[in-house]
Amino acid sequence: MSGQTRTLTLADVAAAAGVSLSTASLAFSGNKPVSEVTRERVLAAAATLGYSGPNLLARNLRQGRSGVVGIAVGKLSTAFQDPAALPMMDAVSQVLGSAGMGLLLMGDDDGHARLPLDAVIYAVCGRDTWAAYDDLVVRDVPVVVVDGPSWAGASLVDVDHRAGCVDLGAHLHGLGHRRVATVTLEASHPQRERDAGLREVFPDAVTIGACPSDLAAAQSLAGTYLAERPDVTAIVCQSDVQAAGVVLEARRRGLAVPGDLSVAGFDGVPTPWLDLVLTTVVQPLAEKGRATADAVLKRIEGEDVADVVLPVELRVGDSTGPA
Amino acid sequence: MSGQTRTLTLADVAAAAGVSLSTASLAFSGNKPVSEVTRERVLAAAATLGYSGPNLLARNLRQGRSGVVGIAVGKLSTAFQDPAALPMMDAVSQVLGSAGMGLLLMGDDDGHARLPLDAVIYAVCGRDTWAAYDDLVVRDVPVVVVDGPSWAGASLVDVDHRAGCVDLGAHLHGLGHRRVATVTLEASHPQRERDAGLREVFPDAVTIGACPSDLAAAQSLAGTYLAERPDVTAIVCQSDVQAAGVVLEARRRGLAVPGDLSVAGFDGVPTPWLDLVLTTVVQPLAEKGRATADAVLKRIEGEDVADVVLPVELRVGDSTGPA
DNA sequence: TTGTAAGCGTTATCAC
DNA sequence: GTGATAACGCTTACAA
Repeated sequence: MSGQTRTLTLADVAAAAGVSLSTASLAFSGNKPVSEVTRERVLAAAATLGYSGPNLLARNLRQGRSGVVGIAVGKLSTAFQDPAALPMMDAVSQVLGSAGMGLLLMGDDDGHARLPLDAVIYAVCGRDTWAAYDDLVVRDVPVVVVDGPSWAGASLVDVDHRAGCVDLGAHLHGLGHRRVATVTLEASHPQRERDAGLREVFPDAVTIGACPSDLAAAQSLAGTYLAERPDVTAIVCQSDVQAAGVVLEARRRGLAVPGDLSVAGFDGVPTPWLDLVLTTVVQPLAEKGRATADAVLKRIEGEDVADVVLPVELRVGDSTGPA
Repeated sequence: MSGQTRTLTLADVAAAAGVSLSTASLAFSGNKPVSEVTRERVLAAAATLGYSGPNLLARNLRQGRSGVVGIAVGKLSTAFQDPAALPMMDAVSQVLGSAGMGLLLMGDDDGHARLPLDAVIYAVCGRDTWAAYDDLVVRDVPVVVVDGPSWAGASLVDVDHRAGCVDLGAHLHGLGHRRVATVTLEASHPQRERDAGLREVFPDAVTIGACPSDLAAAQSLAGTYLAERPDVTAIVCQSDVQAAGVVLEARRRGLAVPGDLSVAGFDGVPTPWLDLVLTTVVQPLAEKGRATADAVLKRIEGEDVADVVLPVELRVGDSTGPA
């Protein structure tokens, strides 16, 4: 054919339809009433020319938003391995999606920060990931932090880790347990809060060690500990996956759960490795995600958002019993 | 103070620094040489005014790109539960990130399509998710499909599912297995290819059923089947997670693996549920991700990209033995 | 090395 | 309900 086809613009469509640029714009956006007949004329013209709708980059500039929300998750393969992360992210994505916005994954590596984000969520990510935070503040990008800690200028969505662990501790104490050990997550806000909660009931709880929410890691940690035949009657873990690992390891060593050893977790996620119901603290994961997305949307609109701390619920299962 | 602070623009900075707009732009982008002294002057002026760098939305419009690549993954919580998905996504994100681009999650729900994406990756997602495809073609958005099937106008990154399963089948045949059954994934390109590969060696393989790559699902499927005390000597699964489920279920029913029953998988991912090394077909997951990202970047540059089919490798573990 | 000027393709404000 | 016009804030030929 003949030469380069210049990109089609709304002006071309307007011309072809014999209407003004602004009318054509309205025909597409519907932001103001347009007579049915002219609107059809515009759409017809667009179809004829092969115009695929208003340029989104131009619209973004004009409206001052990108429609994209970043979510800092540290290393992807780590973050998503945590079964507690998924239902939350799912809810976030869903709520954002129905507002026409998208969720962009920010690794801990690099330059995602050079993208025009309307807001950023900090979730399931370690301390190091916070480096870019100051930059965001400078650029006035709203920030929502999930699972704390509270951060100047950022909105917070959290669950009541501490109360949950207090309840769990009380449950064990009620069953007669007195010598308790704990497996913790790596240093973080949830880790500190959960530990503090447990220690309100068992100040002298023995810390077995810290590890990620990973089955194998928890198993090996528990293995070394149980090998010494300690006299604890219960082990409290800071995640269900850890708890599953401890249960498996205890059984491997001939300990009955909960007969010889009670084991408890945190999160309330499925544990397909086990044939029993774990005693745990159930987080409202989907609600956490929705609350996060709501906070993001409000902050983008410039509204103030109060911090949110969602309640958790103790679920008594089959993994804990009398001391 | 006095009234509304109009947003700071590069023009303000240029004025304050006593240079032209274009010089100020270059001082920030470095796209052309600027004398050290003027560049410092510009940056100083920016710092004084509290200017946080060029508006990214404006830059996007000007350059005709958003810096964002969408990845269609169906339902998040399903997609990321598959351990094979993570290392791949990780690699994609990393490569894109180092090119200054970000990865946006597209759920199967909705309107993420109204975001200005520079390209879209279709991965780990079922058939239904392809609905938006035509729209992308119309808008000339490059598309890269991972794990097939090949699609008109889209680039393809795949692994040689079929050859891998032929090798696996040969391995079992060599061990003397003749009566073989298989657990498949739900209908998809990988599912069909893997099945076809197996049937090149065992045309009469019994299909136990299809299920997601989920431990519990595979366990229950295997349970029903094994209850009938079939005379098969080996079960080939289309994923390692399924294979793990089958192993656990077989043992639960008193069958020794590989003594009474050989079990094989596909993927080459960790199976923390098992204390044996699974015989499986190992995919180069990270490389798959890198190839995908490379294809995306090239397509965005307008280059043509040849389809890629990566080789896989049979790993003989402890889950298969003589018939 | 620096300055001038022309867009990038919309949407929003205002008058008609 | 429709039309003119002014931003939105930047990058990049091209000229000096």
